[in-house]
Amino acid sequence: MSDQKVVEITQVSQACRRCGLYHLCGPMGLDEGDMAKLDTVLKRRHSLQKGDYLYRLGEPFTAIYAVRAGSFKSYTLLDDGTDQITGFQLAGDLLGLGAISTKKHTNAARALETASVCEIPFDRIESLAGEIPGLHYHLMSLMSDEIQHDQCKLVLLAKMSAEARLATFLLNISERLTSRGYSACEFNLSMSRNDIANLLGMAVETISRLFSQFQESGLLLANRKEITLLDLDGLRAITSSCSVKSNNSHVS
Amino acid sequence: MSDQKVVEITQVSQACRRCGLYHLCGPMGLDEGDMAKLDTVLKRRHSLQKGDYLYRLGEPFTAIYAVRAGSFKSYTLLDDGTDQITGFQLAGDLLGLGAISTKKHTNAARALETASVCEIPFDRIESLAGEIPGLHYHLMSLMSDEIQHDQCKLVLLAKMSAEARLATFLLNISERLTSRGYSACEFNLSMSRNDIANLLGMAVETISRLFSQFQESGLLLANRKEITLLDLDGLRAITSSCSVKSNNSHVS
DNA sequence: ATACTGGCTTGATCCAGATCAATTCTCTAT
DNA sequence: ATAGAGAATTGATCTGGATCAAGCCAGTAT
Repeated sequence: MSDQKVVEITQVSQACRRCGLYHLCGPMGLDEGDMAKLDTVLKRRHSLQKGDYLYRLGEPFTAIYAVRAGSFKSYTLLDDGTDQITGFQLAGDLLGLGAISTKKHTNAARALETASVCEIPFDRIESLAGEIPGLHYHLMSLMSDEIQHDQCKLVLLAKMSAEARLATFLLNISERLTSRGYSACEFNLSMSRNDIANLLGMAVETISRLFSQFQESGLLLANRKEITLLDLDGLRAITSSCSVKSNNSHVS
Repeated sequence: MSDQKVVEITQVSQACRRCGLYHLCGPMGLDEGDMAKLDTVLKRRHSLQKGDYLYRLGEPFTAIYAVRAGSFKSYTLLDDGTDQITGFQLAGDLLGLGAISTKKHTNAARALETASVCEIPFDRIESLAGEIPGLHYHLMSLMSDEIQHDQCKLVLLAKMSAEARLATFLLNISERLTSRGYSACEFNLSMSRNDIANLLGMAVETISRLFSQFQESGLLLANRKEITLLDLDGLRAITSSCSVKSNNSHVS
């Protein structure tokens, strides 16, 4: 076995650790052989540029995707012709889980910056599951997570003030980046203020005013897309007036 | 085979048709043998009185439930001590899907009236799935539906006016009752105005005013909990100014 | 350099719906 | 029957955040 080979394995392992499908092959019971099997159905990584569609509204559902790098927005089209953003997906998040039953995508997913995804063809999951026990269970766990996250978003929209919504959103981005090994306090918001406003159910102007207000209060620095969170506890105080007991994660 | 036996089978079939787990055993590939197998893991129907908990926040997750009769509300507790209702479950709906990954219930479910459920112990699903191909797929479909429904609720809360929210809510209840063979236009709202307001993210007073307003416009009759929808198209017109293209179902 | 374009910020005004307050209706318990 | 408690309705007022409007900034094309 050459040194080169060893380096490759390490690299794969690193990449996998930040992958949303890692939970399928990593911590729970999958050995190297299983990972090799999984690798046979994972299509080659798929790269996208800013603005590219991963899938469009109404397209047939064929696969689920895990974001390896970059970020996405998913959104549906409303009767009045406007969009409604249903979530942002960062490295490690999954896309497409809502389309399993309808077999058609009920929303669109679009890259917010240069991005790459792993694609796992859904029709091969059944055969693969025969070989990898627990695969189905992991998939259901991931879907269960998605259900919970959506319910956090419901609380956010139903109960929280504009201030609390934005603070929650920023803390959530921070947490998700942290759990993937990125910096908790300095990051780039790949989405526009417009997109944030849309997700949080408010007007762009309000988002803009809140960023200014948070900056004046010394909670953060916002230079265009570059955000530096200065006072995590201060932000938490704003959200905690009205957040979910215990689990207030994943609202974006 | 006695007449009595025939009647029993017919009754079971009728009951199953309105059951949320029917989709697991009915239309897609399950024959009588499979149904018998499924029956062995379905615990005896569980009956509840108004106000009884099906499960509480934080309890260990052991099973998913299908509502056979009656209705439930599920809700989480917020930091400030108030509840946030995340949904109402009518006959045929499933409960508990959001707790698979955490293994603890992240919300509570409580009967709104006398109700009964089927309980399917989750730890037996794996073994059962070995015998019934497609069971996993059906479960994932049901979870996928749940994800979609939650996203409809997001749109409702993020984009729609108070008027449109209530109209959407009422039409949704109506549709769900219709699909289970109940009347589309006359029904009993088992939940209080307070609960409706909570789900829709608004104040009780607003709900009350809207019921009065809808009644004056001839859209419906509201006598306490008894609701008669008089003008479905009129209600649709109110929602359609701002609803999801195509699929505007399940917002409660 | 200059102009253009789209995203962002800031100010001024307005309104849908929250909040506060008082009354009425229903149901339950005595 | 009567009292008491919670749910629902209705009215009066207030306000958070939307909307309208105008300027600003950064990146791209000419």
